Amino acid sequence: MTKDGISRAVVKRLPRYYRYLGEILESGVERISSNELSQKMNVTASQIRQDLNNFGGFGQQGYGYNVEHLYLEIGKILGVDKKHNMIIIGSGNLGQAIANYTNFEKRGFVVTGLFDKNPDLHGKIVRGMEVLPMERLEQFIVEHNIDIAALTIPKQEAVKVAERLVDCGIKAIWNFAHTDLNLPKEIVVENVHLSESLMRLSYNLTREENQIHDD
Amino acid sequence: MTKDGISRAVVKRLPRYYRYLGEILESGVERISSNELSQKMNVTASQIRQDLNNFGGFGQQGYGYNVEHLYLEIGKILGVDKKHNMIIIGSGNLGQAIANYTNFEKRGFVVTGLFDKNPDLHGKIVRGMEVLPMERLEQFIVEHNIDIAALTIPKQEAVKVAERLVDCGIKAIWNFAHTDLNLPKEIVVENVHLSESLMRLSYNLTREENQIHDD
DNA sequence: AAAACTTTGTTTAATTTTTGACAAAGATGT
DNA sequence: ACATCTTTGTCAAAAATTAAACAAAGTTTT
Repeated sequence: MTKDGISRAVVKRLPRYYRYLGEILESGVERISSNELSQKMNVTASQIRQDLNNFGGFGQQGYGYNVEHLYLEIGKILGVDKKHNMIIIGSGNLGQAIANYTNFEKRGFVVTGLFDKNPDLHGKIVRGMEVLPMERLEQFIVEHNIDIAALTIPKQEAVKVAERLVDCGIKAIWNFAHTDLNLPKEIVVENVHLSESLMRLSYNLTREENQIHDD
Repeated sequence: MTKDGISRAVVKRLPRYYRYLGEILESGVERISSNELSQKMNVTASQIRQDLNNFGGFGQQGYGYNVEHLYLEIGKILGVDKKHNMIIIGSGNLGQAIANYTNFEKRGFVVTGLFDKNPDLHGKIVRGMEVLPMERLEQFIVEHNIDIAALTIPKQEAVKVAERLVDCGIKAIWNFAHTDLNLPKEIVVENVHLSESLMRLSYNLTREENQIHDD
């Protein structure tokens, strides 16, 4: 359960609904039933209806869901209708990849600053922004009203930097470091542990390789 | 359930056990009880014992688990004791970030080739490897015995490239494109959907912002 | 305007996952 | 060597998640 009483499993699925609805909307489809959507998405229609009903009745009997309306509503639920300022700490390849990914900005995530501890990178321009030294961190966060920090630095540094971030009032951390951050519970932490993802792939690959296919 | 009868929830947790055990091993600790580990990892001891027992009894009553032994065993289960050749398709910042991440190699994932459709990148050296044109893809996979392809390209291209990969016998795809790949079920697909991750962060941030804290 | 059809929202049932409990096994201390 | 303590592996209970079923509401067709 999240703190608002919605199960984590549901929240995990919401962005995927949003993605599919966005594509369906773009393709010009006006309405869709839970059954049609379920076939496209490879989930049960029951699950879709139940997931959506956690947030209100967006559909209509005999009609289904209006694609645009549902898309916008899920957007509101996800909070992508509001603007959030984000900084990136660690301006290596991964940090730059995130900075350059324009789609995030469409969803209201505006990369406002880039930081790195390596002096060689200071002053380098990435997507029109200068990479700043770590000393400027605290001031920048306060002055530019930063909500989110993406941490694309090694784990040892990530733990220390996270504490600095919390101290100057960051609200959320998007953590790419290969470690867990133990922070006060009011800080939102979303982890992207690439090495764990790759190991899950490896697990499935290993099972696949050792298996006698009966299909 | 995965196809070997182990629940997905368990498989999802295994890499995290592996990470903690690796750190504990490095710190010089020889043995650990499920209870100690549960406190470090913030999970229940019961869950740890039950998860591990899916794969065999690695512990001993009254003693606990030998850290090194358990670490190695989980490594075997995850398949990180074997070598897998990997290529990266899409040599932008994200692709280069993955290519440069040396820790993957420690786990047996060897980046063997880099590809990009952009001619400006061809011949560029990334971690000692030349970025190759997409025309060389099929031949390279066969000649270098490639198991895994990381797809760090836009979604439209990812769908097409994935089909080419399947046709020349790739076993697993690490998919960073913001789309689902519908491939034969014997192909292992592990998705890293960064935009979905960011939206989950946004969801929690939005809830946090609107909440009256009672703590 | 009525009949037939569609589809939601919701309830109930089934399944899966997680937690708690404890006997059996072995370690530790005297 | 014996008693006590620790801790696993496993079984049973509780909780959470998913799927199925269906009445009610609304749409479409005739």
